[in-house]
Amino acid sequence: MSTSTTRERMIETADRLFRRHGYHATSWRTLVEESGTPWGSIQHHFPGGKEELAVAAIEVGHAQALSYREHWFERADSVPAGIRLWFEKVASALERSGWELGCPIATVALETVNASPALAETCAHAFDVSQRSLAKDLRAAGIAPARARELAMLIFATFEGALILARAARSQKPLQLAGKQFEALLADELRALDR
Amino acid sequence: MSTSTTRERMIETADRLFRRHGYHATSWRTLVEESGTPWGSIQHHFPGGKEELAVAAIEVGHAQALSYREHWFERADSVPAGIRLWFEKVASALERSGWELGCPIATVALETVNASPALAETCAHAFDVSQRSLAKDLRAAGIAPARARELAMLIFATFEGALILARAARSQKPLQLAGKQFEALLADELRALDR
Amino acid sequence: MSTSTTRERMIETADRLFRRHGYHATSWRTLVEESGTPWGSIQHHFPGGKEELAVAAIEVGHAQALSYREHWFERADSVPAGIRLWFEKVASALERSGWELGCPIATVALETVNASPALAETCAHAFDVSQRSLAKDLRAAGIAPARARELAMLIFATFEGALILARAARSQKPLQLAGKQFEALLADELRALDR
Amino acid sequence: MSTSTTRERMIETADRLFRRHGYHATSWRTLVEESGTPWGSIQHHFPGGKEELAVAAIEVGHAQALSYREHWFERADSVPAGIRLWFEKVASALERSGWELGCPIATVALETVNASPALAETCAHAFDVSQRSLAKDLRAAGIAPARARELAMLIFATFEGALILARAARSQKPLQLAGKQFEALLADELRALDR
DNA sequence: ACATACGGGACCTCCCGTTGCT
DNA sequence: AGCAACGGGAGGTCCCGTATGT
Repeated sequence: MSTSTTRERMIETADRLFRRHGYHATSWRTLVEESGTPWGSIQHHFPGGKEELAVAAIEVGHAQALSYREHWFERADSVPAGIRLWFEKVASALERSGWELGCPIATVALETVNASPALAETCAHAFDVSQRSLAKDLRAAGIAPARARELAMLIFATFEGALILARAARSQKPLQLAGKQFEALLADELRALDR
Repeated sequence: MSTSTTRERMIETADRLFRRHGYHATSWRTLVEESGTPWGSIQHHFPGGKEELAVAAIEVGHAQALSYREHWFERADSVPAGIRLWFEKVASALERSGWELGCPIATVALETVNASPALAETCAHAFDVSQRSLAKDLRAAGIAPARARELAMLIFATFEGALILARAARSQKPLQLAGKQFEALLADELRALDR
Repeated sequence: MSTSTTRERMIETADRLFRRHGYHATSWRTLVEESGTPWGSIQHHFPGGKEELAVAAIEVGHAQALSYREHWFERADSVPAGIRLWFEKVASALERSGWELGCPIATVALETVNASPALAETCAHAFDVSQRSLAKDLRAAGIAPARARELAMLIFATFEGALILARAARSQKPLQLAGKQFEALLADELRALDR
Repeated sequence: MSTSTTRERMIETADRLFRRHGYHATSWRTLVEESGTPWGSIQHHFPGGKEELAVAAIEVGHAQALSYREHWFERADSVPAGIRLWFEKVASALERSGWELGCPIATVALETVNASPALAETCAHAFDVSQRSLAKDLRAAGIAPARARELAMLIFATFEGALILARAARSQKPLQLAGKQFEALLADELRALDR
């Protein structure tokens, strides 16, 4: 148990640090200091080095982000309302974190896409799973499969971009605005289907 | 002239390297090797260090990206068509660069937003200027000012997000799809205005 | 043992180099080359950087200098003779070292007293301990405590100054002369006490 | 005129910076910033580089220190009183400078005696001139020439050492004490001559 | 007499990965 | 599982001297 706790604490801390400062600005030294885990466990748990840590951190962070979205979708009356709720909750959580905890994937993806095939693949897969998951919920609301995948990609892209703009501007507005726009757009599409 | 060339070559090379590998993975060593500029000129042209270089690189890269968009808008028959053309040209240029030359701002912004106030401010300003420029073109097409600013933010956010997804997936699709969607959405809005 | 040897070798070499060239002219590069210790151990043994190394080097060098003086005091027939013997042995050792190995404290003290509080404090403490130690021996010879502290300060100051003059002039004379003068002065004071 | 002013300002600033931080910690950059002199004049006035600047700075600083001592000797009723006045004035001036402006020679001498023959020679000469000047005043008070040279060396050595201890301890005491001791010692010698 | 730029090298710090020893 | 130490290399910064134009 104590071994898995060390590993988990390392991964969770890594996820947080990667979101805040990115991959290259996060050193093992910072990680062990922040997490309070022992130096000696690094190689034991991550023989593949920092790259292996990042792969694990992205998978964990991605899984959390995914269930975070599903959580708010479940609490909304409809899928359009779920979209807006999701964007708004992310916006307020971002501000609460001091505009520090952005997407667990995007920063690392941009930093390593041309340098680490393993990380690039992990990020690409995480992005894909996110879109598939969103598409599934859209289909459940009645959107045709092909259209659902398109919309999922569009919404997810906007989500990522709005997250960047929000952090840069230190403002919830990009995320809030995007949430509202897609709520409206989706409601329109669903109304058109009903007729 | 040769004096200004050194500084300019450093900035242009920095812009390229920052897009490819980000801020922290770009070293002065790499920069002087790639640009063929002398080590000794670093402190002379950028006494503020790497941070000052990055500020300059982002401003230059941003200006280029901005005029790039305007270039394709001018060559399109309408603003909706301009949006699509812009997204498509960026998509094909991205693939041509081996999926390496992404946004000149986004990567550095994500890496430094919580570490360098100067860079964060530079990125925030660049994002803001980009949106204002886009909003201006939307207003020229007949969109109401307030709505133009909303749309500009939405489109620009989607642009940034689609750029990330495209690089991660090594696919033009996110950008192409976003271009088409916003072309349609904008055409709809303009049609509604005519009535 | 081999672990402690690396640290110790670094400190001893640093002491030697600081005496010879001072703090700022002694680089880590020179130190690892001279001591044959690994680069990588620098941060491990001295996470506080060069400043921490210097603190350790001064403490070690100071302790050696202190026991060196006590050594010659023990071998002399009287405290006045001890003073002279000490000054003379230091003078000849200095010449033997090619006028290179001066005081382990003075040079670093002068270089860093206005820049590094930690080093300044270390040097001040070392000077103070030296004077207390000398005062103790003077009291043991019969000098009154208050006078012993005065004389210790005076003798130690002259010792430091003579060391500088000796190195600058490449001559033992300042140290030899000072030794003789204080032998006489001290003998006079002790004679006065006997009456 | 303006050319000689630039040179002089550089030398005076260098003297101050060398006293404060030593030779190696004083860079050209710091010097031009502190002195407000033009970068371009460096090579014109000091083609021999930093070493030439230091030689000039030591000569100037030394000359000032020498006339400073003579100044206070002239204002004292006797040579013994002059000694004490000199030490006391130096002590108070040192404290007033924030314990920063020590001897214009000692720090540079210790740093460069084994590295720069030109500077070592300059320092040695300055020390020698100081002692000769002091010896001359002692002879004028009636001390025999040979004894005057001995005393001058002793007093000057103590002066230098006390200056170091005073800066390290941030206390006027070492200088004040040394002044009083030599006042008494000298008065004794002069009394013995009268008999 | 001064300014701007070049030019290479060295500075200290810190990094990440590995190796034996508990 | 964990620890202390090794090991080399690269990080960004800054230095000093020189060269070319005013």
